[in-house]
Amino acid sequence: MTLPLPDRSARREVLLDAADRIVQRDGPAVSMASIAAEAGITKPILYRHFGDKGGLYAALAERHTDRLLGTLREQLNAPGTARERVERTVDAYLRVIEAEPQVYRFLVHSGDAHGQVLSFLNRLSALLAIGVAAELGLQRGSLRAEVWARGIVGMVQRAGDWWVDAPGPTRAEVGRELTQLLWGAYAAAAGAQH
Amino acid sequence: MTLPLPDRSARREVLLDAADRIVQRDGPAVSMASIAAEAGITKPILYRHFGDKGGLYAALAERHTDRLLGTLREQLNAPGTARERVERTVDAYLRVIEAEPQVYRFLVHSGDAHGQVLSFLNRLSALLAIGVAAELGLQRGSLRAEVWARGIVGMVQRAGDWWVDAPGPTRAEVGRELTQLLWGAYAAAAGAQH
DNA sequence: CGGTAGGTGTTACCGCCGGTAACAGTCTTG
DNA sequence: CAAGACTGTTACCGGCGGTAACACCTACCG
Repeated sequence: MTLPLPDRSARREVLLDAADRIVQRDGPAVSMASIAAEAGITKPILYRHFGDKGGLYAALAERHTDRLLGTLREQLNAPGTARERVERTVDAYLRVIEAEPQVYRFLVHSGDAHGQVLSFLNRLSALLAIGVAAELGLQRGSLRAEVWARGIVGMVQRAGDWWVDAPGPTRAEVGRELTQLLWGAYAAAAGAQH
Repeated sequence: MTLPLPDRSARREVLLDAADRIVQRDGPAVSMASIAAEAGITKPILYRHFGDKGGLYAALAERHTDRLLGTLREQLNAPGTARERVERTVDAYLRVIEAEPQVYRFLVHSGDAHGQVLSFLNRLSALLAIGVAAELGLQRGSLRAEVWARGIVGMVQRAGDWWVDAPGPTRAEVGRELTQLLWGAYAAAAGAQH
């Protein structure tokens, strides 16, 4: 029972690359057949690798969300004042939107990747909840930290969703407004802390 | 050219009722045929009324979002201090989630209704942008008002999405945390305004 | 060397869904 | 009583996700 695992996972990456390309070209709604064609193979191979369409979309989404999560974790744990970290984290998020709007739209608007995106948002929120709790001196798992983390994530996400289709403002402008909004809340909480 | 508009729109409501029933029974992913069956008719009639599946889902989502938007607008324009209005608006939103979680999940998780939900979020954000601009003395359409409105909406929405599937906290608890987060940001902005 | 077993690839198909054309009954109107 | 408009049906199309069945290559083993 020799499992050719190594080159199987390499192949997976190649297939995901192709899927990525076609998503960037044709938008969020892509058929399995077109992905297969782009990869130069046929459908059953895709299904052997990913099980079903949900599996492929999950793998595709996971790849992007993992990278994004890594970037954001870096910024959250970077040295500097709290305000600088907030600023840089927000900017990093907006940067990704700006660099790959099609990918971002795919993640947000594709019904099939929705589950994976929710998982990403939850992981990010969990990260943030720890940071918030630490910064405000709350115990881990406290309701305030949980709700605030979700709220902050949703705030930046929704603003980003809007910005990706709003032609006017620059990244720096949007980032500044978001940071100020966020920081205001943060400062108020820290001040009212006791 | 007699247009039988009155009973046509009445019919529409009946059909939407049926669609609503079947969505609540079978979850967010429903076929046109099953909706037609539930309504006791056949597919072409549905299509004559709603054009395509997107049209039906839009009408269905619009019905709920319009009601919700009306409720929130009421609370936003209610008498009282700004803080009270924030508190009551947040609570009204959470109340709807609590009362009809299945409808809420349909709106959030159904890929087909996504467009309508985005439209709702945008209309709500527009409302809020006006309020924010007025409260902070910004001119209408200013970037800050736009971004903040989106951010605030996203914040409450995401926290609500989390809460609808989190068994623990009560509505009052979540509402209190959200209000405090929101109000902190608000107060900081108003203070730093001048 | 030949046969046989397993992994890789393909073609060709199924069932379901969204959407529509074409036809049949009914009710009004001249 | 015809003519037309409206409401309803059946029966179909194209495309999609998903799969069964078959063809190929390669390697191991008598």
